[in-house]
Amino acid sequence: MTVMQTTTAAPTQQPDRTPADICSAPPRRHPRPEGQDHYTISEVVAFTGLTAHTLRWYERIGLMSHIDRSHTGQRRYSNRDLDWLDFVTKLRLTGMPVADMVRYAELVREGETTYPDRRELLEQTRRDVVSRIAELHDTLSVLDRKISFYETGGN
Amino acid sequence: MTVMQTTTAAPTQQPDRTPADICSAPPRRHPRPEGQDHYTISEVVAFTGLTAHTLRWYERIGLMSHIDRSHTGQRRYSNRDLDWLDFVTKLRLTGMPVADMVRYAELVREGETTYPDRRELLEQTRRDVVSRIAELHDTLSVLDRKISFYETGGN
DNA sequence: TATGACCTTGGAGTGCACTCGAAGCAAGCG
DNA sequence: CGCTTGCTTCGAGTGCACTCCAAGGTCATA
Repeated sequence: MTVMQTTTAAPTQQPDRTPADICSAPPRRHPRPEGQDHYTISEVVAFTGLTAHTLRWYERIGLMSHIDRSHTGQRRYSNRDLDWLDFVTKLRLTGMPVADMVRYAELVREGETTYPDRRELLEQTRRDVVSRIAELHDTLSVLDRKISFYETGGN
Repeated sequence: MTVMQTTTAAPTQQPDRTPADICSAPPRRHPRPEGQDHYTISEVVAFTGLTAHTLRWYERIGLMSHIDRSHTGQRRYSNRDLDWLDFVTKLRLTGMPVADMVRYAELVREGETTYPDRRELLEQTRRDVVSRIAELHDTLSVLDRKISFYETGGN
């Protein structure tokens, strides 16, 4: 894939505008440093594994806030957008419905006053994940019982 | 190594008619003993939590083999059917597509010669479950990081 | 300047796993 | 006998999360 260079490097990027957007960012190394983070949609496809269709759809439904555009209207994703996508991907792995993720995104956009709501939402999600893990362990033991049956009886 | 029934055994439990149908049955206590296990669909709904529609649909797509009928054509589910539904529910929890479950059901119907295929299918499923659990643990740590951020910064 | 890969949009389509509806038959009860 | 409840069938509808399409504009390289 030809990684297009985004030569439109904004010279004056003010440092760290909204810490509320990505709270407690994970230890991720970004492909490019702040100031040069103007990724095309195909670059983001390469980084995240999501399709371009899905990325545009996320934006349309409000799961991502408005993405910067080049002077010709093409999307230019930032490092923060990448962080957000990482987080969203994690949430998706938990089985959280997209509508709930949108709800969370809205809370983020509303600012710091929604910290308690966000925490509650994440804690509920956490509980769901924990019980999901328990379910899977349970399933695992059923599978193991059957597999050991087939191992001894089936060969 | 056949798994023995664990404790509180039913008084007159028949010695395992068709081992091919439910291999290595889980330690489940049935609502009624063998011989009286002719459950109506609404009873099965109560036991399993599935809807009557779903139960009929399972039968239609081949996820369940033919269910016994009363003289008037109504379904009468057996204890073995209940066991199978339990197992299917477990498989569903793993996220296995229904088509794959149908494939497994077909293998069961084909008899003992498919033991190796069944084992392979279950082992693949097991691998999927294990990696899913790992993913969820990963997600859990991300959630915990964010939650602790909101705990300290958000109140 | 021309090529071809890449980008834009809104809306329509897909696949999965149910979920429901309509029309009709059968059993039990006052 | 009428009523209610529960069962039957097939086929159509739902909700989710994408996924794709058509028509057209943009961009770097030859």
